[in-house]
Amino acid sequence: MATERIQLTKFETEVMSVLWRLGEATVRDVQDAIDRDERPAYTTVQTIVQRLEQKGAVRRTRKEGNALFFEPAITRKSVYRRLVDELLDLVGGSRPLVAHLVESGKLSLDDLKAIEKAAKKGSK
Amino acid sequence: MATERIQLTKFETEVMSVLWRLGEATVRDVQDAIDRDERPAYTTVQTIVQRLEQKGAVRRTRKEGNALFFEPAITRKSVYRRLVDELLDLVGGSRPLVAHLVESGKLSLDDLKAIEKAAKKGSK
DNA sequence: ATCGCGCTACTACATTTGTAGTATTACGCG
DNA sequence: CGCGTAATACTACAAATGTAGTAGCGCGAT
Repeated sequence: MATERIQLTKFETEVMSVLWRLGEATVRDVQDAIDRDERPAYTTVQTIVQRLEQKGAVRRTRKEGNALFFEPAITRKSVYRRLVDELLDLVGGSRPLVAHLVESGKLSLDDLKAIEKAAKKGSK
Repeated sequence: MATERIQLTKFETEVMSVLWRLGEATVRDVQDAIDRDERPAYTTVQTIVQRLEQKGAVRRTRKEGNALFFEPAITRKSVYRRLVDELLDLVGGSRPLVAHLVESGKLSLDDLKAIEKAAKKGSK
């Protein structure tokens, strides 16, 4: 696929998350899946989905009754990559980032060991 | 200090990075330090600094000639924390994040070991 | 065939963000 | 002590973003 040069806003990313999770969903599904104190209006979610469609981030799949179903047209990984790269740029690399995680208690030494083990196995 | 509830945009964050690096700087200094193909206009940088001042993210320190000097009023760490937390929320935790880093080659096993060692020492 | 209800399509609008111009002020030099 | 130059203060504006209303169409029940 072409080099994904799609920029997503925060909210758009949130909607994509729902779609990646559900695989396929209607606007109503997405609205229901959004977990917030103030649930956005149906048409708000609809607008976001439309913008995602225009950006090529989602596509229509089928119609059930008069409701359209959408699915992701870009991978979760490609979006993560972009976000992670941005953060790495800011903090100055992956080592500082992980160090920060450990330091702030977000990642334990056990976690590190587990990841190490999994990585070794995966790469063998 | 109060709970930092300051939201920074991308560009604002970039300017803060410069300030954290330089410690103290004029608008001109910041403009010069920004590394891009299309350098933003002086007044553009000035506007960003002003907005940062209004948000309480930077403060004026002194005046030399007729130029004002600014310094960060919020810590690099508090901003990083916010950004990292957001990313962790999205990817589902620090373990998946680090796993992603390893998987995508952004972080080597040696890096992991080094961080581990440093963490052990630091926490002892 | 008809009618209602839900969904879509279209439109609207305030706020935020990026970007910069213009007007004004104030050092520092001569 | 006045002037020029550079910095500041103020204003402007387009694009992006979050948020939602309204009109109208079409599916499914009767």
